[in-house]
Amino acid sequence: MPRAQVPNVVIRRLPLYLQTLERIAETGQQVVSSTELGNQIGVSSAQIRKDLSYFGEFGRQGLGYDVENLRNQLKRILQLDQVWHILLVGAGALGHALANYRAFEEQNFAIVAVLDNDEAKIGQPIGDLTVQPMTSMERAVRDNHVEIGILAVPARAAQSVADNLIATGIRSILCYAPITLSVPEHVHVAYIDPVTTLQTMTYYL
Amino acid sequence: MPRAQVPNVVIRRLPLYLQTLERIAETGQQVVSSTELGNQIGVSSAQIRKDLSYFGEFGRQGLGYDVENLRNQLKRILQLDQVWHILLVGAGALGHALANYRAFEEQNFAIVAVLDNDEAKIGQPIGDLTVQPMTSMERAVRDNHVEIGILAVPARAAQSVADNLIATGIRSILCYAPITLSVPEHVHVAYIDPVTTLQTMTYYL
DNA sequence: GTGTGTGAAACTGTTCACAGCT
DNA sequence: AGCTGTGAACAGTTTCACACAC
Repeated sequence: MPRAQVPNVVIRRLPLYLQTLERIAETGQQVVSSTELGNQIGVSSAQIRKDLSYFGEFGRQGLGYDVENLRNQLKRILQLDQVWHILLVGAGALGHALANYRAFEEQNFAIVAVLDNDEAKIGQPIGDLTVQPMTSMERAVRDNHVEIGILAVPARAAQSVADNLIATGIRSILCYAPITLSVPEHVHVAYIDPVTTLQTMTYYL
Repeated sequence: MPRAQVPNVVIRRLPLYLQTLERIAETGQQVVSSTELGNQIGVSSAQIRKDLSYFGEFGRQGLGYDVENLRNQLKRILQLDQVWHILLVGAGALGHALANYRAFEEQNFAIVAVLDNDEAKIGQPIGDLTVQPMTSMERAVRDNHVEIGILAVPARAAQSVADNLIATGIRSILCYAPITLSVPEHVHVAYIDPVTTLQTMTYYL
């Protein structure tokens, strides 16, 4: 069980490999070398080989990697060979964009419920769903086997919503608010905020 | 000029420090220690002191850091003491969410024009602006002194739009499409994609 | 006592370079 | 010849621990 000793950065690169393999597969190409894959992603060939070596030997010396096989292996490693259920909190402009983002379902992520605390939004349609009140959180998580929460709420509300999500048993949170959440050890949080990202880019301008 | 030798990871943490200082400043607190700041962000105090030491000595031994001063220093370091002009490409659901996201202007980022290639969207209002055709790109960049481009277009269009942006002289691109762009050395690209992020989270579930 | 700034040490991650297979 | 898998060398990052200042 290699799990624990795989560096975090390696895990973050695997989805890029997977994405690129899927684009390559669409062209009908069946075999790819670490050099070719690396060139498309901007990563060295050694890095790709080393990263993959944490999980097994997927290539053939002298040839390269079978595109379809490596794609399946990566999906298995990242546990992407199943559907994951997501609860979206926040039905503002961002929530609507997320609820209508087709890439989720294409990649086996299903938003199964949307919550908001704004009376005016509750009951309104969003994507294929209907906005529910925050009080429905626990039931929505339980009934739909939700594993992941997406926070599309204002920064001031994020921590308290996160606390509620964690109380229902959720262990993975994707947070769009520009605030560092304080969570127990066993909960994973990832952050997406364009302002934070832009603030690093201006340094280099 | 310390610039070149400052590690990338350090730059990525500075906006977190800044955000947290701004929240602390709102409470009226005037002095903060590296320990307290670190606790709020989930970073060690040594890391904060080391990071800041790349740029100067901002603290007072035995006391800590003056919140307002450190905030200003960070803004200066990240070049956030000026307004940056952004061109947004893509007026779909995501483009609308971005155009209406108040945090941009609050943090000195101004979206000055929005483009789309869809005839049905051109001329429509978006935020305080009007969607313009892609042919307006060069003029929009020149007339508004645009320094940053945001790509909110489908993956298949992203590379070609990026090429056009770069041709107008833009050197910073924030890309929402799940594809690694191929760009010249001098262009900085940052990526934001929820699916890619979720695909790393499932590994740990 | 409290807390910064910083070299040195420890640790983590990346690249090199080559044996071995096709 | 072309390419993988990998130990070893190298580079980058974080933590430690302490002199110094309040």
